[in-house]
Amino acid sequence: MGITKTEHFTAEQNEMAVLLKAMAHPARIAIIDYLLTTDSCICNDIVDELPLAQATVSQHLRELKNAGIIQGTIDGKTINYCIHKDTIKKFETFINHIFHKIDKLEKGCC
Amino acid sequence: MGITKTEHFTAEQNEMAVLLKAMAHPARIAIIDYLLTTDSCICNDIVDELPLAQATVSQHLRELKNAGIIQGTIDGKTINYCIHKDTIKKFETFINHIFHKIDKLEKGCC
DNA sequence: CATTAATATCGTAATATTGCAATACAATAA
DNA sequence: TTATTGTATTGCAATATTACGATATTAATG
Repeated sequence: MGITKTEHFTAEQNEMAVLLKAMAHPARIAIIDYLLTTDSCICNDIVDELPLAQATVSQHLRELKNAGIIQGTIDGKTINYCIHKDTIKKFETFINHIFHKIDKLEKGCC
Repeated sequence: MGITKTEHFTAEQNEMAVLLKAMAHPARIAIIDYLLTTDSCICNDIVDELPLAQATVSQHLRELKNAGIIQGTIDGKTINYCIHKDTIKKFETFINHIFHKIDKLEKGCC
């Protein structure tokens, strides 16, 4: 099929899946890396940094924006993109949650 | 195309993309959740917990295993699956890295 | 107004993912 | 041996993703 049965999972599970999926591409990780190392929030200078066509980069930016991972502010004919901190915080919470549980188990088969 | 141009990205970016992708599905998050709440590492009891057919669950387990997120130990005719802690630790490092950089920026457009 | 620059969108081709039924396989039980 | 149970694999249909050229669009600039 190719269609995920989201109805059967919890809202949290689905929400995290969306966030993870949005980051699950090397180009999108590279974009995040770039936004984090560049002082100013950058627009399509990113196109020059990535080995991808402008249309493709624009698509990746849209996906990151849709997931709430980045934000864009229009500034004349450029757009300033930057990390949306709150969303990244959700990752932190998720990972911390997992780690907290791992520390409470620690017997396992492995 | 549908084919990611991995050659052009760093090993780190590709590695994280693979890990994120492996978790980027509500069923796989549910599996992880389940493995973390069940004391013993569980086999296909997971099939009863998820709204998916056995074949589909097996597929998801394989993807998690391929990415190194879970491990399986054969025990008679059952298989004991459990979280592979080291891999989860990579997530922690990744997220921490991002957060560290975010704290050093904090001017942005947003 | 015409041009240019930055970005988005559309259409399309190639490929990947999701899900399942059917089937295979391996280990134990009868 | 035969049956049963737990799990993996195969094959296929439906859908999603990735990438890009071509083409908008929008705002500044001449």
